[in-house]
Amino acid sequence: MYPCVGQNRHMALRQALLGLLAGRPMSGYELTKVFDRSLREAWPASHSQIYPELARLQREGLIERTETGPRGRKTYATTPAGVEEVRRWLRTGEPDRALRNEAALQAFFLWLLPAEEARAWLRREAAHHRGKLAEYERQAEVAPTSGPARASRLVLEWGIRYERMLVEWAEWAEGELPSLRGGASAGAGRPPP
Amino acid sequence: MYPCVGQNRHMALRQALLGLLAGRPMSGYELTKVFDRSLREAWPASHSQIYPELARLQREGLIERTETGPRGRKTYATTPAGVEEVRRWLRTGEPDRALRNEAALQAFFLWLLPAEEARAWLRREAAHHRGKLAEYERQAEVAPTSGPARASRLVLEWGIRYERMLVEWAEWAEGELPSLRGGASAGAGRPPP
DNA sequence: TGACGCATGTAATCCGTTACATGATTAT
DNA sequence: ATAATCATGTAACGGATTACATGCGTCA
Repeated sequence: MYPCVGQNRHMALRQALLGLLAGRPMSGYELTKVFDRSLREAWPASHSQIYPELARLQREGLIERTETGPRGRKTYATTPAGVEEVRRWLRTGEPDRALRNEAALQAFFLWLLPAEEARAWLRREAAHHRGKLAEYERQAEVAPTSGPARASRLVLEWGIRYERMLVEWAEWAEGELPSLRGGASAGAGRPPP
Repeated sequence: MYPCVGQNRHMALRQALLGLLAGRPMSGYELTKVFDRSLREAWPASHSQIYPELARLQREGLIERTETGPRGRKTYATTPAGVEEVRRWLRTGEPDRALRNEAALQAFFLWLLPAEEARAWLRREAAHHRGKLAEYERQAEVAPTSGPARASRLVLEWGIRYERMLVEWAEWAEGELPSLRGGASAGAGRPPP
């Protein structure tokens, strides 16, 4: 009857918070900073999302308050149920792999620009990802070589390969540009001015 | 005073619709199918989003009705202002590059699983992307080699390189797994059961 | 004493998904 | 007849962003 009763399908924010707190107890403020420093590229989240979610997690018994610091600072830690919930999430079926990629979308419509501007777009793209790549490579140099924190190195490597791939793609695509305005094959549409 | 007056910042859906209609006039129903076939991997959209947006675009004079088909079918085409709007979008600054990647997020917390299960996770990941890769490579074989429709080949190549990258990453990460439970470096946190 | 960083929250809004709802045409 | 497909919409809900709002502690 009810295909999707009560439970939401997404909620990755909860598990991310639980996962971070499984590492060590933290306050909402600290979590916000960790999100912004380490998880921003994989799952951005701001304090206005984090604070209410922490309250919910506490109400559901997945985390608990440990101590109260100076200016109303509240430190949280995972309960055993909380850690179990992250594990359940990691074990259960496929993660949501839907992407929303504005740059790829723009590439799809590059044929609407005159060749000169399409080339400029690809060069901007390559430059951006070259910058990112350099940044990640610098981070990789100082990353720990073992222990749990090493998991973040796995994700960093993901980022490095991703950026490198995009630099190479943009360079390849620039070479392909001439074929875009070649013969009048399917799709048609007026050529750019 | 008002940092973000009235206007929305995102709205990539509008430009995607305009871009597709710049190729050839289509109905909402056709657009829905094209989205699902060609753009799903870059920018998913369902008919319940598309129909209202088409109405808005028409009200704003960026598209216009051309003909009315059999069962109330409404065909739209871009106006010159509409095409100009896509070009503006392509030319103006950086696309929004924020990603939301649940798989990468999970990788970040792999250390919470016993080694056996972490390995299983990486193998599932590799298998999934191997499947995608094969699918895209099949599509690439029949893709047109020139003309505007070739732009979709650029994006397909993006997909191919992306999936290949992820297969290789997962295989590499499997080799790195032992170092995850190595020394007790920063981050700490109890080891998995 | 005033600026900055720490620290926590709420409200308004927007985007996207899921579900609800309806009707016309074509093929079997 | 009736099922499938074509075809267009609206409503409810949830997640995420932006902006609003407040107060404590420390250091120059």
